Amino acid sequence: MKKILDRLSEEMGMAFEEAGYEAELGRVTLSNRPDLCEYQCNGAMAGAKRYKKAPMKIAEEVAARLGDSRVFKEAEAVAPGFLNLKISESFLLEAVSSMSVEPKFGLEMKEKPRKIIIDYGGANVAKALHVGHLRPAIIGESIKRICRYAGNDCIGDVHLGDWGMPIGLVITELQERQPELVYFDESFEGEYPQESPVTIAELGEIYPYASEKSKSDPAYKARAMEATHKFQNGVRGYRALWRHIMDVSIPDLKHNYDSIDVEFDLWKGESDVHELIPEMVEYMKSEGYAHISEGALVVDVKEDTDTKEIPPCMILKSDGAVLYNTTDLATIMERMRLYEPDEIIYITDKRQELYFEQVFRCARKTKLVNSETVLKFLGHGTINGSDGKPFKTRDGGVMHLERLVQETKDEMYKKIREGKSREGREISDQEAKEIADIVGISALKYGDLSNQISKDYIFDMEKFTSSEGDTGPYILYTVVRIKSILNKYREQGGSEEQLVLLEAGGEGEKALEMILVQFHAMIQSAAAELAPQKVCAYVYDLANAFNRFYHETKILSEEDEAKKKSWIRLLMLVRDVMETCIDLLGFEAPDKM
RNA sequence: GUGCGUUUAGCUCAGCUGGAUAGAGCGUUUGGCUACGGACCAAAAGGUCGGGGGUUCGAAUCCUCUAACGCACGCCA
Repeated sequence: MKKILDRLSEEMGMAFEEAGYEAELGRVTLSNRPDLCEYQCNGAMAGAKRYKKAPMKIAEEVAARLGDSRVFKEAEAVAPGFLNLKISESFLLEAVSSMSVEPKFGLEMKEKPRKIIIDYGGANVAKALHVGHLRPAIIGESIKRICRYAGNDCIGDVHLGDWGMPIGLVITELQERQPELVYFDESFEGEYPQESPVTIAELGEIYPYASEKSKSDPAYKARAMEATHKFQNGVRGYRALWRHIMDVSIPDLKHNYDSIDVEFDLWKGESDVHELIPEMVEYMKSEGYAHISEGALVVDVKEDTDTKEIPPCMILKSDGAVLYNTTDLATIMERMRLYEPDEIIYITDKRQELYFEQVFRCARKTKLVNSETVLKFLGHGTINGSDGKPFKTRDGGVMHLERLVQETKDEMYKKIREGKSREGREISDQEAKEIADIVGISALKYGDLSNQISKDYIFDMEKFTSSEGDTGPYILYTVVRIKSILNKYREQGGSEEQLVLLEAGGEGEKALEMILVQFHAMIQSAAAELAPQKVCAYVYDLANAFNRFYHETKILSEEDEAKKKSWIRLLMLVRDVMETCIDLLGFEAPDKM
């Protein structure tokens, strides 16, 4: 099914053509004066200059040709040349009806899906997930779902930081504490124990400690770097420890991501490409892309059109060690070989923008990617506390993801318990907890995604968990309310057969349908612009329109059976569209709350 | 210093490729509960869109200058 605006524009374009003007002038948009009309077309004003004619005149000529339109109920030319339009109820009914029967509500699929890899994890092995990991996870998950829904072939990759200094630090501290461990005995040739010498809880304590210590103790830092080198170069005991740390850490990361309904298709990491690095470095040298500068191996990436200085992309440090650039480039190489993606999207903190610009240019210059391959950087803002500064715990420490999620769920639980429990819908404590978990996720995710990705935002627990206003819980409340009505309808013996939609009667009903038919345009623009925020805005509008309709319409007590059935069908459609939207945002609705 | 970003109602934010009277939510004020779920709905008040200049029939939106704040600028990621 074509987008509603396209169909309206088509009709309008024909009218323009018949009147002797270009069809392209007939672009119809949503009205920005809902008090006057539903849709509008400004083509008469745009065409005035070209045709050397008064805009009002053109508008009148076009309006005259829409008199018997099946699509528009009314078309009025208004000074200085606006075309004010009202859609016909029968045409709207047609659009809504087809939405209710077609898969994906009739969303048009592209002929050829694009293969898109979305890199949105950024988690480090051996380090606990913290608030900094929340945004890429939430945003990436939503973008993956949106692009997939729009008909693309999307692959989400966590891209673990599992090959760097944090591991070296942990190993060093471990040696400090337990030097007798067999892993540090270089003459040992037997089998290493199956059991990890550290638990996840110990890791959570060791890494911050070691990290802090390395900042003030240069000798300690040097040892950590050496340990990093050793496990990277395959020294047996060190590599075995690396394996243990991975085995302990990854299930914990999975558990954490799982708790916020974020799932990756690939659990790849830097370590997966370390064997490709020598080959890649050799290639860059032999093809003449890379040269030595200040002791380091670099590839120049500045271009003549640059208005600022772009530093070269460093491939190897002056001590010969690899760095993040190296593994990122090798990862691009591997992805091209294994998946041949049309596009790779990186979702990270916006402060890394220049860095990725260098990497992308380097990948392009050295032909690691085809010229058509799109490399896109999507930088997100930071989550700030109510003081406008980066979010911290009350005592100023790093806020762990697990804790933030739990606090949100706890707050939600508190709100559920405080809510007046009405007769007939008391809920058990167990149930309240489960509901709080689901609604808590919606509060967290909606609070994040309703902001523009690139902007910083203030984390406001009170606001996010509120069920009033533009929040996740409000959206869910509306879905639950619809479900509840539909349940009651069934309980009253209402049949789900032969539910036929009728033309909208009241204003509220028409307004609701007008929002429904915007679904397709919304999805396409959200996918094209990678903007989950548009899904939030849409589902919020839809919820508002539904609640308005709900208040002015008694559905179940309606005597006219045909009307009642039509409304039930409409409710089912609203529920389905809303549930699709929240799924695209990465959360779900409970059955009651 | 160079580059990027932000600046819209008391607060937190929308505003699509320039269009009519700049929109929400919270907060404030007011009205609606014999409830298909009131965790709701309806209404009011509240803005020289950071400032100047320009382009245009028409600018929050495009161009330019400028201010404040934030961020980034080769061996961290």
